[in-house]
Amino acid sequence: MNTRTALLDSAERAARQRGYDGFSYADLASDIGIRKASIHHHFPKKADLARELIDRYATRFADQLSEIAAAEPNAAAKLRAYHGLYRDALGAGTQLCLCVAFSAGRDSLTEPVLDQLNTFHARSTAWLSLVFEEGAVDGSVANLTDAADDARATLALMEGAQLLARAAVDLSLFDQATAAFLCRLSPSQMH
Amino acid sequence: MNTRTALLDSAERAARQRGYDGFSYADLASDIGIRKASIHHHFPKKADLARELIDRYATRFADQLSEIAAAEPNAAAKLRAYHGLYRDALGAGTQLCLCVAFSAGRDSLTEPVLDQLNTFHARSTAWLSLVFEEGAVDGSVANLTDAADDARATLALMEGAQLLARAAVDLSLFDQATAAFLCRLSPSQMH
DNA sequence: TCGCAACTACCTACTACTAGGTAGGTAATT
DNA sequence: AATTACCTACCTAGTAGTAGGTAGTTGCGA
Repeated sequence: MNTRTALLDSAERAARQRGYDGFSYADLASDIGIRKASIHHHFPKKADLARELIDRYATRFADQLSEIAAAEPNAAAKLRAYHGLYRDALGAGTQLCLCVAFSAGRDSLTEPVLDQLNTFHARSTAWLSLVFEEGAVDGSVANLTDAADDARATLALMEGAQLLARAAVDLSLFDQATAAFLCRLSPSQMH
Repeated sequence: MNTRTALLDSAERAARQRGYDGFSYADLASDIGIRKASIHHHFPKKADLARELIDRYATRFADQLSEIAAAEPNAAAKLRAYHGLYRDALGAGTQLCLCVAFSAGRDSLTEPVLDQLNTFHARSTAWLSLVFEEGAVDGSVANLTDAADDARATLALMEGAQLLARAAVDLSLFDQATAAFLCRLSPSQMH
């Protein structure tokens, strides 16, 4: 792993724990073991770092959604896996999804970062809409309304549940907040 | 209105827009028109300010919940009013509920502030549980599961919907994210 | 294969500014 | 007289960023 990737990893951890305004180049320098000024070689401005952080996070998340779409047999299984992505992203309640962490401090972000943040949300919503449409056909999801509304509600629920768990550093709050959602999903089929 | 209250108002606006790490005593001094050092007379440390902010916010919110409980005839009406509190708190998508704004930067908060933040969430959840129990009796809310689960899911949905709307500064995202939730509520009775 | 120019990835040193906070002072108020 | 609510002046620490330097690496022509 090279220094540039190590810096991105360190920055992601810091941002997901404390938000964009809650970490500094000094934090990353200390974590990685290089001088603060050296970071500017890789990322001339902090906004450049933020842009690359969210670009790679969105790409990785899109890949994960594609894997779920390919691997899971029905809408319920896809939604359960989607839920799992958000639950795993929490760690033990010690960090948030990068986009949740960035959203609260959005006034500190540059236009390209905000564009990518909103694109992330739009793409998540679009993916979820397709899944809920599939659920309307395969019957594996209960209490469906409009697919786009269900999609946005699900995204909001995941982000909100993360915030509750993060506030108390208690993963079980995420589980409780999303228990009713999981109840809507048909159990996985035995094979 | 005295200076102390003006400072709390200014700090609340700033914190709800940019989070705890995103504003400073200098911002408040500039807004109110006193010197930065003068703020320390009212709030010796920034953490003291945060504590008073969240205390008064929680008190005000609890009062609002009591008013809703007293004024609304059934669970659906109470939930619609609750939804309205979160929607109104957004402004035009320019700010968040204080507890949402504080949650993302929770590592910067002191223990008393965190305790109050988590108490806020617990009290909201308890109030919502009672409302969902009422809904199970009066039949005004559809698709009920466990009252405590429904309560936490609702709180998460409101906080998450706020984040989505805040990220894009677009109130309609809040409305879309909560549309399915509102569909579960019986229409208000005509009198 | 070698020498060398260009480049990379760091370094030290520094700038300008911001942040939270303290100390001592003063005019107005109680 | 004591207290309050501000003030100026200043402190330490932190922040993002720049400039110039250097050792190591790379690529290429001879």
